[in-house]
Amino acid sequence: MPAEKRRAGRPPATLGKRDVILDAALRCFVERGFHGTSMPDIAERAGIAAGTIYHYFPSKEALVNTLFRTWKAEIAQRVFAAFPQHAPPREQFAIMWRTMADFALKHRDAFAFLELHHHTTYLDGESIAVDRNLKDFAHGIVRRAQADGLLKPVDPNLLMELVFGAFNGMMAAVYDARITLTPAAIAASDEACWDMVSV
Amino acid sequence: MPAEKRRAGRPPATLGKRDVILDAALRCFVERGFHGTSMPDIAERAGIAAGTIYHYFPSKEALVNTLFRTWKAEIAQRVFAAFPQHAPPREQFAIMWRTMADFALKHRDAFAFLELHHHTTYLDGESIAVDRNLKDFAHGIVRRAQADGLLKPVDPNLLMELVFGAFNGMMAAVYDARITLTPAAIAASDEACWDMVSV
Amino acid sequence: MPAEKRRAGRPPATLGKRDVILDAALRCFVERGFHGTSMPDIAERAGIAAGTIYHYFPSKEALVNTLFRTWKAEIAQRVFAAFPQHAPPREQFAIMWRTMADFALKHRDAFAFLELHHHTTYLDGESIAVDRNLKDFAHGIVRRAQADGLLKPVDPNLLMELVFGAFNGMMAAVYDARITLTPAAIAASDEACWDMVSV
Amino acid sequence: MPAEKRRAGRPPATLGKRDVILDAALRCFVERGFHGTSMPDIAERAGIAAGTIYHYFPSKEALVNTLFRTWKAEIAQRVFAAFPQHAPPREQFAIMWRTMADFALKHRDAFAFLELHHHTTYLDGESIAVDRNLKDFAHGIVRRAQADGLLKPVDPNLLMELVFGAFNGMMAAVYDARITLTPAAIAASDEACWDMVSV
DNA sequence: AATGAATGAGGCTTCATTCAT
DNA sequence: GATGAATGAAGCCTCATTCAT
Repeated sequence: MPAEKRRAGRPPATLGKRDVILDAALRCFVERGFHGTSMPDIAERAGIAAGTIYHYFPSKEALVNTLFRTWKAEIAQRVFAAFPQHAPPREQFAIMWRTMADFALKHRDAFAFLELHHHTTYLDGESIAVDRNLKDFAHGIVRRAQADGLLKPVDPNLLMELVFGAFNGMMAAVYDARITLTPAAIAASDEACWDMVSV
Repeated sequence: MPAEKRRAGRPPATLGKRDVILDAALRCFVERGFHGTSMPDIAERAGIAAGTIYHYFPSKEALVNTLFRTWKAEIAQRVFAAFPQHAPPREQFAIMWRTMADFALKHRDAFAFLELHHHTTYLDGESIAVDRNLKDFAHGIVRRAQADGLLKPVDPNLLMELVFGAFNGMMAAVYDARITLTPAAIAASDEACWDMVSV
Repeated sequence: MPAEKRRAGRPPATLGKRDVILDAALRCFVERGFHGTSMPDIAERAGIAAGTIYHYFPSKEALVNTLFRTWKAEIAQRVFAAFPQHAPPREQFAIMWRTMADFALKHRDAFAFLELHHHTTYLDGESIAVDRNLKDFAHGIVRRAQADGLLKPVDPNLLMELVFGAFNGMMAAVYDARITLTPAAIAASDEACWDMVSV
Repeated sequence: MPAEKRRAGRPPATLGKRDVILDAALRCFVERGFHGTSMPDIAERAGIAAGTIYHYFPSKEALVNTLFRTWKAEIAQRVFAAFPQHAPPREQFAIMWRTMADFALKHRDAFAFLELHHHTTYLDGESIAVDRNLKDFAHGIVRRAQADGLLKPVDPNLLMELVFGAFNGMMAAVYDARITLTPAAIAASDEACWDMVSV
């Protein structure tokens, strides 16, 4: 859940019920996917009755979409907030990489849900629009760095997809315990990905 | 479907019914996922009755697992077959990259199914074992190239996950029409990923 | 709602909440029937919370039964009050016909609810008893008029059912806008129905 | 069920399953209304599993609409078939009255379902169109008889609604056992209703 | 008195699977 | 082998009703 929704220092038991539902749903969706998760599954994990979910969300689809949008906005905001507008591109890249890694380690379920699942069947138009935010932002940065001759002169979209793909692949391996994301590993992956895109 | 599954003597124009089912299932699973696909969905796409599927596969789970193993084996075999055992690492990498891209372009559904979906809920032990094949193979290559001082001296798994992640991200973008995989783009992505892992 | 149900001392401009509920329920039941109407439906139409209904009625069934009895009593009382005990039968009939038409035009929902719906599933014994009132009254009149040789000498129940059926059919058509009930039409239908039962 | 759907002399046990469902649904709807009847209710009465209904009807609504249209068409056809095109109006009326009474006695549930319930919430456009048939037919007859000076010179719709209303009221009383429809009663009601509309 | 969150049973419908033909 | 009718469990969602505030 985005931090501002919880009061700092509160035990999770006193989360608003809406957030409890979102949390439970997130964990279920990550484990079994949208279609593999039933509303009773979510209710059980949230410790409430199945009918209660419908006081907060009109449907299962509305629930996933809320989840998707909330967390997409959250991660985008973190990257935007941390981004050093006037630093050199190499540093910008490093900050972005670390910010994303921080997020993906702190909110494993959220990141796995957002990036490691196919959502096409049930996401609505607005959710898809929200998804563009981060990529449009990255796209602009790539173009400018290319203009400065720092990045490889190829389709900026290709560079972006390679970088985000590498990041996602790395995180998937972390979640499956095939690798461990030590600070050294973060530094190494940052370095490797910069080498991938820079000239 | 890999050709060797057809019974000899059958006219090749008519795929065996078993393969028709596997094809139909593959397309359904890619579009809507395992849990989002019903047996009647598959039957309809295959142009047969729902009950007929059970003459070839004992259950829906057996069907996905067969699909997964068949295609995993297929892609692994292609990479193994194309791999130039005695060429220099840079060329080995390039060949592997192109072989995978060829496959992923030719068998979009199969690749999307294998790499872009979460299978954890329904894959059985044997399928998971098959999945290791390609990665173990790559792991060995990475270790040897590192010993030669050609690759970055970091966790070989990390390098592998970054490379495969980048590849998957690229292909996902291709399937979503965010980029086009021209020969030039293949060459550029090959180059970029080699830069990512090499010293 | 019949006026006598309001508590004295309440400003007449604001219907008592009990009556607001009865009104809202009446309209819902007419539109969608008892089983097709939910308590939240009623609450929404009444502009109150769903729980509030239970301060005035112990259950949905109690609510319909109250509605039924209240309005059945109301219409019966109007007919009784208007009935000219010592006028000739033809005039008695005309008065009754007009009184019923007045009521059915003024309280469309109430009349439609009472006569145009099947209540058998949820009406309790007392409500069914109330229903007999008007029919018993009419039955007595028919018998006396038959004894005077004014009405056809057939089963008095048959005559009654024909007359009330014709009236209900006419009103159903009015509510569906298939006919308009002008004073002339009321006179014509009165005349026709008298011709139906008289010798 | 319309007669032509059953083979003569066959025990009802061999009715097609589709007809078994329609029969069961008819009885349920008559007793408890559309919204008061659940699909499991219908299935139980039909002696089948709930899911089986969906092999024959795509939804509960489709089921009622089929029921409505089938029976409306059936009764209309009977009246049309029996109607003596060239007989004098008085005889035409008598035939129609008897034909309807025959039908309503033989197919109590069907008649009660068609005429004694409010269907507005769930009937689709086509069903409503089918409903017009009989009434349009009657309307034409009324107009012609009025032109001949045989019927009261008032709104033909009013006359029709009175007659059909009287008929429905009579049948409702029959079904509730408040009256018995002997041949004498049929004759008497025919006579009474003719007196209602004729000059 | 009034609210509306909460419940859990039940309604409509879908689905994996079986089996008689 | 092939079919598709049949099943009944399970899924999404609604609803009458209760109860803490």
